[in-house]
Amino acid sequence: MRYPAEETAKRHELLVKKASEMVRERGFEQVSVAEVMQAAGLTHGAFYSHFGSKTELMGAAIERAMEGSREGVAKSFATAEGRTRYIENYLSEAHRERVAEGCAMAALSGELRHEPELQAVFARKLEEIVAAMGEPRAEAIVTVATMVGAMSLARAVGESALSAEILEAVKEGVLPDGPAARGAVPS
Amino acid sequence: MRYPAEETAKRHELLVKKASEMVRERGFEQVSVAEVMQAAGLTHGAFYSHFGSKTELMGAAIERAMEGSREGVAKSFATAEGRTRYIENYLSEAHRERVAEGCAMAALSGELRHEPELQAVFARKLEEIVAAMGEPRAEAIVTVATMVGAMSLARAVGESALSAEILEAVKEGVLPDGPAARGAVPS
DNA sequence: TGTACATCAGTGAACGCGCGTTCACTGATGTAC
DNA sequence: TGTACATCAGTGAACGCGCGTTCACTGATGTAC
Repeated sequence: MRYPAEETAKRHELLVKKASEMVRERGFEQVSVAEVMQAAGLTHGAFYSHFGSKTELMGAAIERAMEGSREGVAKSFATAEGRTRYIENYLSEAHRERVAEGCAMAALSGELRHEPELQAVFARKLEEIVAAMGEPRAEAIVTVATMVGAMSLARAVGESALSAEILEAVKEGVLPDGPAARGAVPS
Repeated sequence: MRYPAEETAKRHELLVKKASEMVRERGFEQVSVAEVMQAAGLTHGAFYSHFGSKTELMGAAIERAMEGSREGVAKSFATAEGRTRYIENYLSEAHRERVAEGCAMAALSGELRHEPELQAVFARKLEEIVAAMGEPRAEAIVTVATMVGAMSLARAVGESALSAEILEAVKEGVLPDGPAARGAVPS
């Protein structure tokens, strides 16, 4: 049967939101169309009334998740204190555990190499995030790479002691009062 | 029929080698047991004469790939020049393209979160690699995280101009003669 | 305002495919005597 | 040294499962008149 346009639009939004959480939590392949539909209270058959393919949904999911990052960065990086607070939160064990609501780059960059159709959205949103971090641009890029790499590794080593050590070391190395900024010379 | 023990051992080694390349190239899920067997000139049915499960093969594949990294790092990081050369090669477009023979951490860390049974091997080998990078340990960890993050992002953005820019920016920022070591202050 | 009808987001069964794993079978190798 | 036999790495068919996608159908909504 036909449904009210407003409710349909709401459900569409819910699908994107659920997908953006589920894809960060479990990855592209491990999220099934049926599960996303179920999370929105629907059956899988209705999926193709909302999206042309699973890939199309994933594109929307990435865009949604990274727009969240862009907003967070834009707000926080306005001041030096905000930047420090943002990085400390980013490199926290809380963020390591909360993958579904966390940074999409840390959650998905490793898989995007295998999803060529999604790389353009990712690149565009990453560009926006880097821009939101301010100048100098090269330094913003290094900071992003370091944070994303640290979180990827901290999550990849499971529950080992190394995980917390990675987060701590990178926090010290990247923050303004860390050894790098104090003039330590790389070996 | 029964086969000479020596040839069987050789084929077992070949399976691990092929798997270590294929898994870096395509990821855990996209490599099938049948394909690995085929790459070694066998049919899929013989797989369970060599490994107890696909996961077991993948564990051996990770260990093999990361042992390669450990050896490379141990050799190169003995001197400051070797370290610089290693990092320059690591952050090159050539390495970005040659995933199968490249760094296993960059290729696989993003997926390991979904493979809890493989995290222990990964953690152990990462520990060895960090140790091979020398002191100070915290700095070695930051360097690994930065390089891995840079390569993950450079590969995730596909063929965009941003890809080369990421590699270049991180090269400048991480190498001894880069701006970071020249005393630039993070914004 | 009322009426006839086209629309389209839903449902649930079905399709086709690839995958990890199992299994009966083969026959040269390696070993016990 | 010969011989009988157990071993086990192979083959190829089969199983069971989950997945993305398709499809016939439903019926309240929204629209044209």
